[in-house]
Amino acid sequence: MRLEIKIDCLELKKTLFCGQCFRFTEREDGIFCGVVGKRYAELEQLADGVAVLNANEGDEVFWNEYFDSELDYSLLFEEFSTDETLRLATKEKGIRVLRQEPFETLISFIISQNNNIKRISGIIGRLCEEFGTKIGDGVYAFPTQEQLKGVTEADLSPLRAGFRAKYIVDAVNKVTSGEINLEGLFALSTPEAREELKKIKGVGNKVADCVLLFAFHKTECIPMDVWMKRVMSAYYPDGLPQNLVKYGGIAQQYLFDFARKNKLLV
DNA sequence: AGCCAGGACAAGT
DNA sequence: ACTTGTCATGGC
Repeated sequence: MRLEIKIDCLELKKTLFCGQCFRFTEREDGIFCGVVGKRYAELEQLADGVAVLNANEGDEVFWNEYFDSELDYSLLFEEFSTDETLRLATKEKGIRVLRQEPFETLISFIISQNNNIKRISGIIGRLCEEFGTKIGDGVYAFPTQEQLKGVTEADLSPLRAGFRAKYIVDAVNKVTSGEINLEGLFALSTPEAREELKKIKGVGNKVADCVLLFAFHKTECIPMDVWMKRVMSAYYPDGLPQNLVKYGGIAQQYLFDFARKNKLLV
């Protein structure tokens, strides 16, 4: 069935391809196709929201949560516009920070390190085909912790993930053994949750902050990747203005996008 | 062809 | 505490 959801400030092309998720493609007819959790979804851009073309009964709650539709972005942009750089960076709106599943987000951003978005998507796609549940014609869900339990580096070789394979193994070991309880991180403070994540080999500040922002919605986390470091040194040598810190992670999405599109150097 | 990619880690100052 | 070389692979 077709399900229409009203959401402000949502442009699928920007939100799905800004580098926070890796499982969507845009079909030739402009429909965005991808996998979220156990669902294969076909999404259509509407003027004031999104239409889920193949929704099931009762999916509205799920999609509203995924798109974090309760967060009012107009208030954020008001705050952002007090800063000249952010005012420019948010001139074109449409990026929303999604609420993604923690395990998938953790593995995805371990794979993301020193990598490019195209290849990240490829590796994740092969991970899903190899270990995930088939949910449609050539469509595979992201593997669950249980499905990856006990994997070795050799098992992961078809992914061609390079040096990241051993990091994936360590992450799977730590979450399936219970050494790290991902769901439990919701109850922790941001610094505590970050330290938990960093116990995993291959998880440093940047990857941890991506997981905290994209899965645990810790909006004050600002992932410091190469692009964001360029933005900071060029525009915020003394750090972000204090009034922008609380939603700094969302501001970061726009600054990241801004920096890449303008090929910001230095 | 060669540089770089949504970095982390270990070894060296 | 900072700096640097290294780590696989492939996109551009």
